Amino acid sequence: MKNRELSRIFNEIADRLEIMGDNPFRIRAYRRAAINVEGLPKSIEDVPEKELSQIPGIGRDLAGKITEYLKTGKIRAYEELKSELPKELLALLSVPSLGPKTAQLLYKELHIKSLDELERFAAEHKLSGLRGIKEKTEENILKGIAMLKRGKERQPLGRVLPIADSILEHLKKSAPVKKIDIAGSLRRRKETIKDIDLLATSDRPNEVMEVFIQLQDVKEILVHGPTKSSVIIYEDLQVDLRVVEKESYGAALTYFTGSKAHNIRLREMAIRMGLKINEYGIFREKDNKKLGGEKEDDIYRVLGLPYIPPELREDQGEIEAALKGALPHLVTLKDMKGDLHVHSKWSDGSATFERLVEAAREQGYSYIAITDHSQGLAVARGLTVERLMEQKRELQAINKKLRGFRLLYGTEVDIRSDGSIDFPDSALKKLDTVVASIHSGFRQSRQQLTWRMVSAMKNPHVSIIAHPTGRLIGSRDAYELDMEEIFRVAKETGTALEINASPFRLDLNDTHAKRAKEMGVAMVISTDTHVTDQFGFMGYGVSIARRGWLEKSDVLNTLEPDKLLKKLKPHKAGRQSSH
DNA sequence: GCCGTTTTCGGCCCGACTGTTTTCAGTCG
Repeated sequence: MKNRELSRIFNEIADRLEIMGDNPFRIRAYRRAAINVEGLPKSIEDVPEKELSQIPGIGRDLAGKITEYLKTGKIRAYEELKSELPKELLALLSVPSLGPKTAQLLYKELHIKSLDELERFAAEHKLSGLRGIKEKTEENILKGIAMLKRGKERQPLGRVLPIADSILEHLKKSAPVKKIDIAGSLRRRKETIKDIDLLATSDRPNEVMEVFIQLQDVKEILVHGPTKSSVIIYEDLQVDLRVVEKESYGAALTYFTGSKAHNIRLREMAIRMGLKINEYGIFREKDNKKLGGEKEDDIYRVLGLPYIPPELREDQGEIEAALKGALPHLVTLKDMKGDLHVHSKWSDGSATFERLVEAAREQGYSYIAITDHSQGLAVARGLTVERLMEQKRELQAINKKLRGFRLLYGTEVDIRSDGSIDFPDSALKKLDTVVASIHSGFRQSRQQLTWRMVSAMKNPHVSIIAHPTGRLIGSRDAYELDMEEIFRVAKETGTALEINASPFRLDLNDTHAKRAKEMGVAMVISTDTHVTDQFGFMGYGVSIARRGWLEKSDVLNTLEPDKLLKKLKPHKAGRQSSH
C-alpha cells in the first residue's frame, strides 16, 4: 500500500530536516502527516486529489507532494534532501539517547556517517572532547548500539499484554501502590507494542521505584528517579513506571495513555479555552487554578467533551466526533454471544465437542459454530463431504441434549487457487454457516487474489470470509488485495467479514475494520480456536473492533443464535437448522 | 508546514531525567 511508503518518506524527511536543524514545527508537521497518512482507513490512491487537504495535517504543500508522488513515483524536494546527507547517517537516530543534535555534531565534527563508524569511534574514546560528550555518553552510545543489534522490534499485543499483567500483579502485591494501571499504546490496544507503560499512585513513591527496579524480570535499569523509572526486562521490552499523587491520577493516565497526537489535540483545545493541561491536571491559565485531574473524565469534561475510550485516542476523528456528540458506543467483550470460527479434533483442533461446549459456556456464550477445515487442506486433516455430514449428525445428537446452548453446523472451507470453493453447494447448503478463507496461493497477483475473494463472496452459501488479508503479525505480510473492492462486494452480497481475534492475526485489522464499517459491511469477531484456551483470544478481537469504531450492531455474533442466522447469508426465510 | 470562536500571520504541548554543565541542552515519552 502506498500509504505506508508515503508515511515512511515523510518520516525520513522529518529525520533529515531534524539533523539539519530545520524549524521544529515544520518537522512536526511532517511527522503528523506521516501518522495520519499511515492511519488513513483507505488507500491514499483512492482519495480524490481535491480532498487530500481534508486529511488532518495535510495542507496545500503536502497535498501537492502526495499528488506528485502518486503521479511520478517521486517527490522532487525529497530527492534534493537526500543529496544533503548520507542515508546511513539516519541510522544514528535509532540509537537510544542519541538524537538529531548529537547526530549533527558527530557528522560535522568527526564526519561520522554510519552506525559502524560511530561504534568504532565510541569504542576508541574518540567522541570525548566534543561539546557535551564525555565518557558516560560514549558508554551510553555503545550500550544503545548493542541493544539495537539485538533487535528490539515491536512485539504482538498478545505477547506483551500477559507480561504487563504479570508485572502489574507483582507490583500490586509487593510495592506500596494504591492504584496501578497499564497506560500507553498497550492500554489503547495497538496490535503491536514497543514498551509497557505503567502508572501508579503511592504515598511512598521511592519505595515503589525500589521494588520496581529490583523486579526479577529486570535486565537493565535505564532511568531511575523518584517519580519515573525505566527498565529493560529479559523479554527485551522496555517498561516505564510513573508514580503520581492521587489528585493527579486521571490527568496522568490521560497523558500517559496518549496517543501523542491525541494529547496534542487536547492541549491545543485547552490553550484556546484559556486552559492548560499537563500530567498533573487541567488548570486555568490566568490564575493556575486546578479545575480537575483526579479522574480521567475530569480532563474531557472541562474541555466540554464526553469521555473518549482509550482505543479511539489516535487523532483519527475521535475529537471531532466527541464535539458533535457522535462518538460510537463501542462493542464490548460482554456483548459477544458466541464464536463462529472453532476447530475441533475432527480437523486440526485438539478438543472434543463436549470440551468445546464446556469452555464456550464458561465464556458466557450461547452458541459456537464448529468450522473444521475442508478436504483440500490435507495438512489440517480437512474433512471430506461424507465426514462433514457425519459430523453434522453427531452435532445434532449433542444439540438434542443441550439446554441454553447450541452448536452451529459450519465449515471453514478453502477458497482454491482458481477461486472455486472446496465443497459443492449441495453440501454447503446443509450448514448453518460457511466460513471461507484462503490458505494457499498467497503470491498470486493483486488482481487474481481479489478476484478469488470476490468469487467466493458471490457464492450464495458463503456467509463469512475468515482472516481476509492473511497477514501474520511479524512474520507474513497481508496478501495483495483491493480492499475497497472486497468491502464493496461484501456489502453487495451480504457476506460478513471476520475480525480474526488470534493475537498473531488480528485480521481484519483496525483500519480495515473502520473502513468496512463506513462501507456498511457486516462483521463478526471470531477466535479461530484450535485448543479451548484460545476462546480467551476474543478480548483481542474486541479490542481491534473497538479501535475500528465498531458498535454492537456492527458485529453479528453479538446476536442470539436465531437472530444471527437470520442475518447471516443466505438469509433463507424461516431458516431453521438444528432442532 | 499546518491552521483559524483572538489570527491568512504568528503562533505551534509539556515535564522528568541524564550528563554535562556552574545554569542547561538534549532526549524521551
